[in-house]
Amino acid sequence: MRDVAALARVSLPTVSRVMNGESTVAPELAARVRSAATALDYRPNLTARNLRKTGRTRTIGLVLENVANPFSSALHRAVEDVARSRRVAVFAGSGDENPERERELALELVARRVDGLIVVPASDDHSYLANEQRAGLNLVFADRPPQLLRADAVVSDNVRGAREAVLHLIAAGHIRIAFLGNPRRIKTAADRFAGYKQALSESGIELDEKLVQTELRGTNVAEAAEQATRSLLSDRGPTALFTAQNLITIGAIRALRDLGLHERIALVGFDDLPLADLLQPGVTVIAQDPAAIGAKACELLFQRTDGDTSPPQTHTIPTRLIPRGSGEITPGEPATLERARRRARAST
Amino acid sequence: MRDVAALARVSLPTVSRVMNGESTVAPELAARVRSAATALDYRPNLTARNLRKTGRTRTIGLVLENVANPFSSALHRAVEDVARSRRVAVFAGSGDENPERERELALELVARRVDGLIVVPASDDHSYLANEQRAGLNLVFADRPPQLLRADAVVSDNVRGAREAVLHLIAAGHIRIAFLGNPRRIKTAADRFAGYKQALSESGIELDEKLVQTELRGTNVAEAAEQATRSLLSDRGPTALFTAQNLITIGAIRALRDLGLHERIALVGFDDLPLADLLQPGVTVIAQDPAAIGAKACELLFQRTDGDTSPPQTHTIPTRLIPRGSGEITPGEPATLERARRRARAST
DNA sequence: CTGAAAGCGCTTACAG
DNA sequence: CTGAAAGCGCTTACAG
Repeated sequence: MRDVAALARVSLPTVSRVMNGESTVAPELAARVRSAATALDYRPNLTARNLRKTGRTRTIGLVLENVANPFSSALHRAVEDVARSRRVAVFAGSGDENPERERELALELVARRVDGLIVVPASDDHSYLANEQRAGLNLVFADRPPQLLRADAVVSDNVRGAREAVLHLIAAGHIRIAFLGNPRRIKTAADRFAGYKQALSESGIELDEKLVQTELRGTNVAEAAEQATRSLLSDRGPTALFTAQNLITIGAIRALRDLGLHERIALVGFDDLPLADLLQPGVTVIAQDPAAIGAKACELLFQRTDGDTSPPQTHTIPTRLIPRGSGEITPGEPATLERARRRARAST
Repeated sequence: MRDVAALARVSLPTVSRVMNGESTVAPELAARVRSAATALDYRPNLTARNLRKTGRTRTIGLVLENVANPFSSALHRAVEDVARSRRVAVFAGSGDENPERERELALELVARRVDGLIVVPASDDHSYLANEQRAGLNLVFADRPPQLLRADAVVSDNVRGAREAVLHLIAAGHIRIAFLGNPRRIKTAADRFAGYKQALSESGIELDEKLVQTELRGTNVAEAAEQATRSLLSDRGPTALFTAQNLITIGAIRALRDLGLHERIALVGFDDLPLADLLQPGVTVIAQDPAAIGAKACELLFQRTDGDTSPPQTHTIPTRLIPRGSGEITPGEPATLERARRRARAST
């Protein structure tokens, strides 16, 4: 910039004004500055600019579960689009469902002075952000609400979505409906289980704890789900499955396939899968709307950076039932089912 | 930081030294600084630090096709992991196969003074980065090589992968093998077509231009591929398809499904698909390794930021054939196929 | 409308 | 080992 000023024979502030498109510069000078900038191939250093200007960096941080997973990346894309419309760049990182890593990532982004932070939480204690929040950090939680901290949040309607899934299975004639989900200490998992219970009780069906598996976790949730599905099918006789998370759905499908039960046992999964419509049968799901969650979260964030100081709010994004075949299977004839189960038992 | 210095009754440089873990500070002073920092809940401003320190920002930029697509996001994740090990943060953005947008994104990241840039190019003219490169910008291209510019690149072995796909189909007995791909002006598309031709000629099969469709493009490539597949099948009688890109593979599968030909017409796709193993038949693919591409690209980038000034190099990452069923279908009995084709023609 | 001076929050020689 | 001074590349009052 100094070189540009020298070449255009003007002062630094004048160059600055031209670069920022301020109209209070004589056209002649502005032209001189512009041609000098072009000649020198000058590009302003946004980093330096932001140091002085309003203290804003025009960057936001995004802590995802994993940039490579479809739900996260759809959310990421929506955030990118909203941010780009404001010329704000986004740092994204993967917390890997690891509370410690979530914390490191979030604090690293804070140290880089992002104007705001969107976090898809892994941890169940966000009080480590209380100081930053007090110091003015704008903070929005997505997919799951914050815990031990008050802040804006955008979440799916987990209870209602799960309820709808189970009611859909009940409407197809199922009574013995298994639940496969993540540990209940995770808020979304707990909500989905609540929806399951609600649908059963509304329909006068008693909850059978033997049909419930809520402790699926670990580095390979899909595999845990596959095992759990095999074991449920071999001795507890559900005619339908409600799988409360996408990797769990995948594990369950694998198990059903291996057992040859995929056209006999009904399945509704929470969260959509890529290519779900091309499987046989197509996988009926309760689709979340990660793009809507991301867009809304980012809009809320910008409202805050724009100065909105109203109390924190939680937005709920509706889910949508997409029937594709697997959820419309009716309870099979007992004889055939019985045969299939014997096979299942043999191969466990 | 000033407050910390005041509270600890030391000078600014001393605080700076402690924050940077320099060992040349008396333990007593260091302790005082640390407790002052804790008391004031001080977090260093990385932005300011980077302005002075070596001119580095400890950030890199990543221009992807679309953060939400599986290939891009797997590559992104690998880059993140390599960058994180160096405490470098990454800005990622989506170029959407749009040359203008690629350019805007890349230049925006340059203005933010990233230490390096990894770009998955959409455009076929990267000369707009020549000035930056001359000014010291570290630049690595991934998935596709740069054009009109010399720089490091990491790409899949497209020719060899395509050749392997087609040889695999030939080995299963196919002679009439259709090619469906993106426009040849895209380097990777051209390479895959070259591999197709090479396999045919090696096997003494003459290229039939009527079986070749290389102009699949637009906002909905999958749909274009679906149409193209229908039309190829209805009147040009291939017994196998080689689909040279993932969305094209998806379109082709949809068409085969609709026509009831999915178990009769063989298919090998370039690039893997999520859940490809759960489809019926499983989809045989030439898998790329986006994680390896991303990791290698990021390592090359850091070699450059570390001062390596050797001539630009191009790294080639091998592909891998994954047989899952669709590519192992042998040419069906003519009679049945003939019937199926009549159906196809009727429904087009 | 334009420029000389001060400052954003740090780090980097340079004395001591 | 520690601190006073200068500076990174900009922007922001403040004069004129």
